[in-house]
Amino acid sequence: MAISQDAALLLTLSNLQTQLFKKVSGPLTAHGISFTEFIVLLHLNDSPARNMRRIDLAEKIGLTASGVTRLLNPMQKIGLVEKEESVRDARVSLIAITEAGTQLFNDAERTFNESAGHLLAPLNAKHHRAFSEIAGALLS
Amino acid sequence: MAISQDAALLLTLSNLQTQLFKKVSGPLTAHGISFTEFIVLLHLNDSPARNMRRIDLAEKIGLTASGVTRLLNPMQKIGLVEKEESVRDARVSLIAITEAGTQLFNDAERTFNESAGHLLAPLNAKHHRAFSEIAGALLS
DNA sequence: GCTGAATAATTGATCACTCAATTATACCGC
DNA sequence: GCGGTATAATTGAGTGATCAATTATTCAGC
Repeated sequence: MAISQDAALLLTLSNLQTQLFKKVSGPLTAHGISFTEFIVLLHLNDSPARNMRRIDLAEKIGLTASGVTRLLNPMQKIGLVEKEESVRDARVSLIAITEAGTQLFNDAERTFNESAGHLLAPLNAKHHRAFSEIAGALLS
Repeated sequence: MAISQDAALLLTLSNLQTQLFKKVSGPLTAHGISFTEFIVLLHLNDSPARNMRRIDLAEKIGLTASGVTRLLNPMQKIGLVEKEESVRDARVSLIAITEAGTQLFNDAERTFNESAGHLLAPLNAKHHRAFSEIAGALLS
């Protein structure tokens, strides 16, 4: 018996993500944030209200609610995000991106786009289409 | 400014890996091992000598040497792997898969192949080819 | 064959995250 | 409007990894 073709694909995927993740995290630390923190800012920045419920953030970035609490604490301390109360639901504490957070995100985004472009230079348009088709099929 | 197409691909990849990793880890815990431990057994089992240097293992699975030491400790205790000394180089401590480790791996491999097959059922042969082309281009 | 640089492994301290339990609030059926 | 259940967030304890420092050994140049 041996590893199946499907299994091999999963292993390759895991490898791929590990390698690329490391290469993309490095440049971000120049801005003082981790990849995960970058993703948080990205989602908050994309949100129409520029704020989100912690639990929705958790869902989006693939962490637990607990993980989100712990991730946001230092980000609040350095002023990238701030707590807001929900008028509708007192259980909820919204988290909003600040002006400082927005500026840092814009800088970091530039860096991220650059390193992504560099890392993915070997791929052509066909690869891009194929990948998004694969991701679409699997993430549904 | 916004996220580039390349950047978006990286974010999708990260998402994909997070989701799939979780789904594939669950079934493995029935065998009492984590995904990472499974990978260790896989590499040891594939090795011609059925043993490896810790540092090579680290390289293969994308951990630091330190991480490997800490990962292998419990695996040694429950007898899945065992330490061997290198005749040639007294600095290295080889790690070998045991009979018990081999048996557990064979069982776990079956489980892993099954869940991989299930998870990747939406993909066709063309997707498989495209993915391995992409991975090949990026991991070189 | 000695000295200094490189390599292999481990250890202490720390970080990022999880899970289980807890607290607070909201919602639903009666 | 009350009681029970579901949901949002936080906290304590534990896990899996990192980094920097340390120890032991090997190798390369002289």
